[in-house]
Amino acid sequence: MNTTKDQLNSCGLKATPQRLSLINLLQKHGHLSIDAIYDYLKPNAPSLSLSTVYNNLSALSQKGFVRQVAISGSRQVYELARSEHAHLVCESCGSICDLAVDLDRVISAAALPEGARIDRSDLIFSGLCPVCAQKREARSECTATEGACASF
Amino acid sequence: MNTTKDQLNSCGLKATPQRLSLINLLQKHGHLSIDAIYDYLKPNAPSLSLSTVYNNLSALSQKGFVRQVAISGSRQVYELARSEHAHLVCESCGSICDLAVDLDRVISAAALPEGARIDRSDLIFSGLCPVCAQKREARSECTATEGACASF
DNA sequence: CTTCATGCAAATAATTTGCAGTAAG
DNA sequence: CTTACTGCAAATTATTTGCATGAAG
Repeated sequence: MNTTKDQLNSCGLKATPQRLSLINLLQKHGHLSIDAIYDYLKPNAPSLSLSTVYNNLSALSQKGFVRQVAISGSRQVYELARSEHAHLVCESCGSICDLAVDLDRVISAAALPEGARIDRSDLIFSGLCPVCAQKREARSECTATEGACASF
Repeated sequence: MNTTKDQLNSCGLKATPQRLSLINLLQKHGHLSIDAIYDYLKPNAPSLSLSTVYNNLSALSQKGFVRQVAISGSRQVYELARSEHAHLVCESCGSICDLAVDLDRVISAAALPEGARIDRSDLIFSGLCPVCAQKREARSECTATEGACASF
């Protein structure tokens, strides 16, 4: 069978506990910033160093295990590489959710120049998630700064 | 008529020389990082401070004059807010070019959840621009690190 | 005049590097 | 055994803040 360990080994990366727990964490939580990753892992691995997190994320990105997602205005986040999908970032609660996407249709909606090669596509929507959008409607006249409603 | 100065004033921003030259620069060069902006402006305004560039970019973004574009793997870049468009980032030469895009088609290609509100969409393709793609083909067996072919 | 913007210096945050010790294959 | 990985400290790089001066409206 194809364990995470085997996958790592097969592309020349050693399966260290730090790496395995990092991958495991990303499997559970979809999108995390460097700091969030560090904060999650630290309690169970007190000796973990932040530079190891940096090292591993960059090693894993190079090998294609992990994808770095840049969101304008926020910190970079990292996710496990999976099938292509879009992201919806909620400006109110900070949640990021994955959206199924028909990549061919996205590509055909853009006027790509003849001869360009596309290796990667990022489609990110920013706005309000359904939960926050509804809350916003409820107290529509109130311009107060809104509290968080989901995870960061 | 509606000069840049008037536009700034009409939303409560003073039209300082620093701001005007920043806007002017972004009009010429489409997408620039903070450092590139600073390096461009500094020679003609030796007293310009980097924190003024930060301040202005953030003031101008808040008022919607400027858009911050996050590109995974690179530094953030800034551009003047214009009609919606996609970006093609060339991994080889670093150039960024604007692509016309049919936003409705992009949105309909994604499975957006019921009730979400979309305030902004970012569609970024990464790969090779036509020029670099062609060069790559020409010397296809050569895996050498490629030189730059356009501006950064 | 009054408020906002600039520029400087200093503080803080983010990321990278060098290296000795350690563990994975 | 050998090579790659970890963790630490230090170095860089990036961004933010506080404040006095100066300019725009």
